[in-house]
Amino acid sequence: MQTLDEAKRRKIQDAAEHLFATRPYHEVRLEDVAAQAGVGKGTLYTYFDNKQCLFASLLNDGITRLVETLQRQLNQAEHEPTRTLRIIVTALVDHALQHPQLFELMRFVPAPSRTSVRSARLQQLYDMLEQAIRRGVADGSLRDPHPELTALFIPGMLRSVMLFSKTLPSRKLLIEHLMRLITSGLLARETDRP
Amino acid sequence: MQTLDEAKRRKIQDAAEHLFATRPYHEVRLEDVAAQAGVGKGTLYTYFDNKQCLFASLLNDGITRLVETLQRQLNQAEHEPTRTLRIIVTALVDHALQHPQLFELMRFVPAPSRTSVRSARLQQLYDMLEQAIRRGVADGSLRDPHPELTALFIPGMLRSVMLFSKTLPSRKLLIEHLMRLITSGLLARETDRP
Amino acid sequence: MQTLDEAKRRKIQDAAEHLFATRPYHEVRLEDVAAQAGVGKGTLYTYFDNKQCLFASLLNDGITRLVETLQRQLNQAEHEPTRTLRIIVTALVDHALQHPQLFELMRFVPAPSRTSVRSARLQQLYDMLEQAIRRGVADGSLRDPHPELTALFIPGMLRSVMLFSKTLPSRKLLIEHLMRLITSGLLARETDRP
Amino acid sequence: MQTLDEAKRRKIQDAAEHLFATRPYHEVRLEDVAAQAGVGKGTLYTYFDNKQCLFASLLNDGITRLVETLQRQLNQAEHEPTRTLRIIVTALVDHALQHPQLFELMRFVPAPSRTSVRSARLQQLYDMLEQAIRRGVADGSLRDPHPELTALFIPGMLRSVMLFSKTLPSRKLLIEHLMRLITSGLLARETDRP
DNA sequence: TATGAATGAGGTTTCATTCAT
DNA sequence: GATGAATGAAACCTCATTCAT
Repeated sequence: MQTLDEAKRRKIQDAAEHLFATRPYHEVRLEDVAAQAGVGKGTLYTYFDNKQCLFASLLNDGITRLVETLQRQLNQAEHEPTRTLRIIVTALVDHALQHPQLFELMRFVPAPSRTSVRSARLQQLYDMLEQAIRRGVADGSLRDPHPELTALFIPGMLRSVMLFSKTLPSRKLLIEHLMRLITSGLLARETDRP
Repeated sequence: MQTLDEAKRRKIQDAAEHLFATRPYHEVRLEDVAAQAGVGKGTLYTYFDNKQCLFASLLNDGITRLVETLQRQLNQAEHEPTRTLRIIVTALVDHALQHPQLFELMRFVPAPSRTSVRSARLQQLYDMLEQAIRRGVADGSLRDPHPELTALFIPGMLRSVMLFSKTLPSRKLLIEHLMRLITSGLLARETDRP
Repeated sequence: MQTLDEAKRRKIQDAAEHLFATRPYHEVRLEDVAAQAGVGKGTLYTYFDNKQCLFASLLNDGITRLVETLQRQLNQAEHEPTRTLRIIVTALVDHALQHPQLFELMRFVPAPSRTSVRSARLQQLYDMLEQAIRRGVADGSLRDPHPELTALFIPGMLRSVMLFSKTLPSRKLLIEHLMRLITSGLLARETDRP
Repeated sequence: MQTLDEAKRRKIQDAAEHLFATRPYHEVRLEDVAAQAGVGKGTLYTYFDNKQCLFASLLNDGITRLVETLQRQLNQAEHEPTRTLRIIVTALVDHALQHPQLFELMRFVPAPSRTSVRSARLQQLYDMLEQAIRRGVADGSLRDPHPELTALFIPGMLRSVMLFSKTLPSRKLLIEHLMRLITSGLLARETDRP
């Protein structure tokens, strides 16, 4: 067979994801990954060129799935910009909660691959956010002189919570609070007052 | 020389900060730090217990300086909550720009010390933010059902920019955009329209 | 190669025995052991947990072989106590001469493992000596109020010679002189005199 | 003053003796010796050329004191050979019991100095034993075809007990048992029997 | 003379990667 | 394709010794 055993590839990735999320990149030994995956050490090299590539595959595959899911959702119909933002934020939160290790993983992306990883998939995510905001600015529903900065802000806020919050907030609360800050900020409005 | 030389300690820290910011933790060799600092390899161990502690000292000292500066500023006078937030954000941005490596450094904080570092000093920073927001909520100028989450968001946004922005925005723009999102969000208000 | 190679293990031990006998524990570099054994430095760690364990294995294996040989010999037939002592002394001398490094090695046994090494195997040797003497005392052929002390004395005498004698005596002379002192002491007897 | 502070020299030696007896040569750090002696690290080098010499001084001084004491005792009067042996054995046992670390120390004599240490003082001790035996052989009171071997045996027996005996025997018992083996061996004699 | 900060050679050990089976 | 024994570069850290004060 040309394509190696896809199930074994996943088994290796799962083992690696678990381990890389548990301890920093350099403290994860390929020997442990192999053991946890139930394969020989050498087998890893049949499926991945080296440690770095195995690691990168985890991030890439995760982000790829997220981005593809999002693209499917957003392409189904044209949404209002705010609605689009909510869809993206919801997907981000869901993805983060399903892969709580993800941000932990990204902490340890070794420098060289970081750039390449980002350019590949992450950029698409930032672009989606930026485009949604730009559409809102265009139709007058949003105001934002620097949508490219705001696009960076949003995953950053989520990341802070995933990494540094002592007790993870619920999915709903997380989404609502992100959307609240993104849309309305903190200032009390006149209309809020009696 | 009879007493530990504080200037030499700084020289070592400066060399380490430079190196740790350039490449990930495990790719920085203490030998290089020593060489760059112009001291012997063993001298590092006179000033820092081990590699991890040297690294931690960079983060701790940096955050400590930031927090202390902030406390001095804020204790001078009582400010409106929004003004307090701006002072903190300004200090954060200034600190980030003066130590562009700082967030890069934190990326590689090995797990064990991360917690301790945070609890020690970082927590004070989060607390300052949270208290400012709570004061605003109390006096009616701000609305925020979860100030502790918002306090996490703010440094997260800054971090995203410092790490992932291709071209660093100017100090002023960064501060203004952060404050804009924090206070007003993105929604265009009625009063904004003609 | 799929299974640990027992021959290679021996090759490593032989190299180590040679080196450890040549210079004290801390002056033997594992790098040299590997070179002399014709294996890579890391290979040592496939066969032995660390330097200490490699070293301990030399002593343990040596003493184990000696004790097992002795047990085989003594179990073949019931001997008179004096004959048993001679068999043990002969085996000790032969072993010492075949492994002239052995006592040299024991000089440097790091403290912690010394105890354990002794309790494990060495104790069996002391016990054999002590039991032989006790049997002689019981059957009236020997007199000894403290066989446990005498059992300690015998290897001690051999050791002195192996370590401190400028010119090693012959096997036969060594055995005879040990047995002479053990059985008869130095006093001239009446019957010796004309 | 030409001669450095002799009391300080002793303080250093006492500290070193304690430490060297506790753990093997290479695990004793000069820093610890200095600390225990209550002096600076550099001071050690005022009194001893280097670690090796400090260590050697402990053995040399100890053996020198023993040998000098013995020479004084033996020169007072002419003794029968057996009496001379008893005097030496007694002195050896006393010295061993007063410096229980001594044999422990010798275990770790680094190879190079061992020879030199021995030639210097230890040889005198062996010579005393050997001469006493030779005198006994000459006057017909002792029989020993190899007094030089027997001279090696005697300290070896004592050493075994000091190092390997689980419970140290009393001074008297140790002396008596050594003398018993040396003089009479283990064989029951006809005259022993009723 | 006394000190202890500074030094750096050298030791042990780890682990990504290779390759014979 | 799968395995795991073998490899060796490279890292951290120790500690005897020096020397400026």
